[in-house]
Amino acid sequence: VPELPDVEASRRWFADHAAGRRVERVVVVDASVVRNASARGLADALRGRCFREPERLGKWLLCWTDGPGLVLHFGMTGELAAAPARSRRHRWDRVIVELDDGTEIRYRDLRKLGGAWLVLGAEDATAILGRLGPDALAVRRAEFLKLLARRRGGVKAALMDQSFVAGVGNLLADEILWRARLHPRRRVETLDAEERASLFRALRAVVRVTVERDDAGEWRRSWLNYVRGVAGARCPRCRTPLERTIVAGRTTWFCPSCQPPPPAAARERRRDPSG
DNA sequence: TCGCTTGTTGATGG
DNA sequence: GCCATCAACAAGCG
Repeated sequence: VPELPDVEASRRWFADHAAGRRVERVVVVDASVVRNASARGLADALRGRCFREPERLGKWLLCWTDGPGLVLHFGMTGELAAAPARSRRHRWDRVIVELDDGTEIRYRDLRKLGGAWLVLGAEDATAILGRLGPDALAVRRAEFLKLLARRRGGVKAALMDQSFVAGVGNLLADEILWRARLHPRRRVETLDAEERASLFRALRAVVRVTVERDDAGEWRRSWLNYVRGVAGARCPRCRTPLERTIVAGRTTWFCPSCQPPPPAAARERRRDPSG
């Protein structure tokens, strides 16, 4: 469940649910998801603390308290869940935070590609989050275009690069490129001014709409991802059958009609620089 | 058994 | 140094 919109939904949910509440106890069900502290260390550090307003940067959720902070990344399968205190555990509950209102916040993650970190402050968190580009929800047009001007290489790889713009993952990238009518194998340096502007508009529109939707996880019927992966899926715009390929190492869906491929010369150059 | 999966990192090679 | 590709991490599903 973990691209920017899902993490933003988690942030809002955490803000409603946990901000202002005191931590009664912490149960680390699977210590391997706590990346920079022992189970005991995490539990001891958080017990008795009060959560403040959480913060989101890209796909990271920072749960601050009046003491240290709990940093969460959801990998590919992580999510937050609420449950009555000490109720039956879910198979994939990894860390459980019991609050003073008789509820529990649970960090649930099947594949454990994400994790939990204990941080003492913002500087501490910076080291764990690594270099992040501007948040995809907040980035301004001028800044995006400036960063794009410096960028080389595949446009899809750029969108998914967290140090370029933070928060976009594989599905959002496909949606953005489809909306901007750019083939996923286009290279940034070949995009003209209009295409760059279109890319930014698509990024902003897709991220804003997905963040504001009530039904997190649902894609609009008129969007690419609504039919992504469905057998015989057709482009919602032009009804051309969608194509599936691998770009930047990830499964990629696109419309071969709306998103015309780059010129053969560009592909050849990429494949065989010497020729 | 193989291939595939909304993420990230590090090694490798051109 | 830059960029693309791939394995690894882990666990499930068809």
